[in-house]
Amino acid sequence: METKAPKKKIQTMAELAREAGVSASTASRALRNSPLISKETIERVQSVAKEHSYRPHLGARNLRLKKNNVIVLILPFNYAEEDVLGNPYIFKIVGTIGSKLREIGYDLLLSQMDDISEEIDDRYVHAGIAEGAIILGRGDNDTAKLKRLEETGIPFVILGPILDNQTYCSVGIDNKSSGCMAVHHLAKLGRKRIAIVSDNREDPNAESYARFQGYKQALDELGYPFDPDLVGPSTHSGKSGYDAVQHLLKTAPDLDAIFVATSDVVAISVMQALRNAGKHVPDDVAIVGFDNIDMCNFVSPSLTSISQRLKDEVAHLLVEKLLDQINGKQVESVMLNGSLVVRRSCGSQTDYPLRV
Amino acid sequence: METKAPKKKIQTMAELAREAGVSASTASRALRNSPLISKETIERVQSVAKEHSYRPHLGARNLRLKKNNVIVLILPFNYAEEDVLGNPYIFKIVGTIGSKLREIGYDLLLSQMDDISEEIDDRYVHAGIAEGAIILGRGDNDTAKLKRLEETGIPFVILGPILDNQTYCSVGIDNKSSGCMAVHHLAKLGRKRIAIVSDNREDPNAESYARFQGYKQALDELGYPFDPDLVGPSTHSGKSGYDAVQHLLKTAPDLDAIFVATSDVVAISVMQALRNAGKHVPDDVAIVGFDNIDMCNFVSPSLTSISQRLKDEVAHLLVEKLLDQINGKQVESVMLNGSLVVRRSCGSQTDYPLRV
DNA sequence: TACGCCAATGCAATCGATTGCATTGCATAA
DNA sequence: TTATGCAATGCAATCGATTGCATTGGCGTA
Repeated sequence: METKAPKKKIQTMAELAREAGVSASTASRALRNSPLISKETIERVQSVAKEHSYRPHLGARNLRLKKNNVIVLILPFNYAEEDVLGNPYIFKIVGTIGSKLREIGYDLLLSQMDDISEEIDDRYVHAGIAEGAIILGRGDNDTAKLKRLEETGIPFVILGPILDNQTYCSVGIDNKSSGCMAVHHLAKLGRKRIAIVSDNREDPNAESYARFQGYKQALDELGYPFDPDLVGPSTHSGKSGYDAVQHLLKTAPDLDAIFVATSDVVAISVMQALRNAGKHVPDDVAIVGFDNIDMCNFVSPSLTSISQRLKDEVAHLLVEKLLDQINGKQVESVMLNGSLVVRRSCGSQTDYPLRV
Repeated sequence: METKAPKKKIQTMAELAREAGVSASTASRALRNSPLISKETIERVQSVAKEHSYRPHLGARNLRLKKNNVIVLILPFNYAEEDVLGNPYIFKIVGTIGSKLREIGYDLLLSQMDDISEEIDDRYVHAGIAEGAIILGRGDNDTAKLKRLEETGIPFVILGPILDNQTYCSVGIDNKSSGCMAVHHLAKLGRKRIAIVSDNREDPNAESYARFQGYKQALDELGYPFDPDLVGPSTHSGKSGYDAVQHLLKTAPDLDAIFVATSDVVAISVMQALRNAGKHVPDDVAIVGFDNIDMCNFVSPSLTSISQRLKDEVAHLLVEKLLDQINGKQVESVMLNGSLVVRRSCGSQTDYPLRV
């Protein structure tokens, strides 16, 4: 038998110190390889620590160092009710953020909150639980709340577009130009009656608002008239895509393309509704979705979509910007361009290679 | 103007106490409505606290109380590479667990780990960061690791089936009987050549193993012979469903049903592959998936699937069992029955009402 | 008046790791 | 021999909230 069997666990620095015949301060320094401590002592302490599988109590360390290596990730609840958690796009971002944080030694606390509010400060940052927050999404009425959050002075970043007069940091894609791109692509295919499915919020903060503006701008550039009959309302739930199609087929039965600005999940449901109504995709109606989730490759027909390049850039930037703030640096918001991934729902003839 | 504007924030108990003209101990007790403190003092302290928007430093409290109201949720990485995070089933569970925990005042730390190991203890529980762990999934080689984790004595529960000789607590569905149910349903539709798509691991710990056993048992009960040509290999990625169909159409071109035991995501990709191969679902081939994700309603044809009743029962039970352990109670593992949700991929004629 | 009791409050230790400021002891220079 | 320097280590305070045990003062009773 080796000395592999760990003896009874040493729980505290003091116990470790006693076992190694030194004081707690020396033990502490030894574990951290302080140059103040002699080589022999360092080795002895570390080997005793290993032998008894001692691990420091991070709670205590954090208190002393006023540090904690945790960031909190906020999923706004109003958003959640519309099934953020069922939205693979958000989930992927969460996972990627988690990996990035782990690489740099941070942990991730996941919190669903009714509102973006000072609670983030009270409950997490000021409370010494987390050092900053990443907020995934922003609702209609959040401007004032974000203002107050900003006044608390805690580090945070938000996933979303840059708004006018915004003084905090956000990372998002350019929804307007992305919407514009989708419509231009459909027009290039020869489509004349291009509908939009959107949750169509009036709030300029909303992503959907910017995508809708992009839709309008493209129509304008193309010389197409804007027709309210071509607007189908949706929420973020899958079912709402189905309902939007019922609506559109009444108000504009001659439509030949739909830009589903809400999400791919909704777009997939839109395609199903069209099929049930006897419409063929893409021959009768071409479809463009938003988010470019993996599933786009696996539905029939495969779904053309706008990629937010989420895995690498968005998650990476969110983390980077937040950490810069925590370390006292000034940061600027970022707006990324979306990109169009063309698949069968727009008439492309192949499904492979997969485009992810 | 009301006295609404909070004065400069009071950061510590000591400052609060000074401001209210009492000692720190009295202030602490007053905030917690201790019967030791007079009504007047309680009111005064609390109003001063409110006025200066004082919040306790939870890190300090946790250290003192040896408590932290955090549980850590482990996403095994080997699993993650196969895209757990793209799997809506897992994400939903994460969200539901988060909500449950929040209701009872706990926070959720999300951790992706390469391995289930003592690191959970070292880094989280022993370190005073979390009180226990919920582990989402278990791989082939985890038995020994779970044994060691158990020896650390930390509270944990795992999502998965109950294994022979298992001494820790798990919550999962009865994969074997679920697989059995799927096949019996397909047989009842008159299908004779029922294939299975599975990641087909030999490890009895694997969910897929149990589902495969269920498949075999059903064939047995039906008097159908087991035919290796009817087994299509897959991983958890969407693409693998596509590949499995290519394989099956060579080895068993006469198949008339597929039980996609891996997941709905794979099943959706299976359906696309069949369509591309000129096969009609359900007329030529009937399909049953596994997980019953929302998307089942929105693909064409809508997908029959086995529901793990995840939102309410599984997440709820995981949390409950873990908290019981934290509070020193004995707990027993649970095995839930799956249930079949029939949709068009098995010939059902309607998509509505949605079955979620 | 003296004593005891109890409600209300404060003091100081505690949780466990870290660190500024001594202190020790040994070696080298004056 | 005494002074000086420095490497190595220990003491005690600190982070902020909590709590066992003392202390205070006011009231009732003998």
